[in-house]
Amino acid sequence: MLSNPYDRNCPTRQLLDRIGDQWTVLIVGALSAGPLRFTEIARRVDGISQKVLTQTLRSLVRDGILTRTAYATIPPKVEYELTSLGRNLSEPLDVLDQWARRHMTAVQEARDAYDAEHTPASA
Amino acid sequence: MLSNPYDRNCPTRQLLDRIGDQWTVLIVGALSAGPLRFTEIARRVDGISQKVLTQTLRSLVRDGILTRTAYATIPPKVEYELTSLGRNLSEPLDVLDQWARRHMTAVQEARDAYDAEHTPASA
DNA sequence: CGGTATCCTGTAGGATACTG
DNA sequence: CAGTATCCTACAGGATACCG
Repeated sequence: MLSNPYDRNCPTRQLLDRIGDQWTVLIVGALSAGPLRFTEIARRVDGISQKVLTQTLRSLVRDGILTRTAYATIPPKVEYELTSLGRNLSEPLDVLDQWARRHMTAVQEARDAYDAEHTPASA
Repeated sequence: MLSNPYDRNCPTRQLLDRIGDQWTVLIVGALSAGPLRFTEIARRVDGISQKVLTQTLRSLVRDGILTRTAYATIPPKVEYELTSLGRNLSEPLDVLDQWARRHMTAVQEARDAYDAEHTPASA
């Protein structure tokens, strides 16, 4: 049972607010192998728009999940790297991953069964 | 490191799609103590609208996370209860909860520091 | 009681163009 | 390269009213 989930300030709710959006998980995953430049991340997290990547990175930096290092070269170079906080975030993410791999097929089957049941037996 | 997070069908992404929305976690949390009726859930998960509660409950039933049992009495009575799948979902949720309790203050501090740093030293 | 149906709004986020 | 600025749209989700 979760602590006090009906409290808006419940840490778990805050955490879910943070990682609930897909991009965060993907970015943290991408950086788990080591620091990357902006464009590198964009390439790996396929489908993300530049705007959203920028926003998400900034907010992750703000939250102390990763650091941003800009090199005053030409052309510019900016590297993003997980902090220790960000690195140990992969722990709960792994647990999630394991649960998902173990049970998501069951969820999928439940969906299929439900949909079959609730589809008006076409024709 | 997560399995293949850039795949839309990656089970972890699907799971996060599912639990990423706050309400799901709150509802599962509310039901973890035992079955509840619609109105009971609405009362406990404060702030949720009837529409969204209905939608979320239906989709949780579809996913095999919980069951819906309607009693043909007057007035009607409908009970929602976690399935075994739904019950063991609380495992990863607990891990999330623990991470959050351990580290969310660090996140908060990082935010405060960032905001102080990036606030244009008013006045 | 436990919904459904309808309307309405805010906003997340994509596409595009421009810049230090 | 690594952004910012602007415009635009789809849709999540609230409020309200009604129904079996």
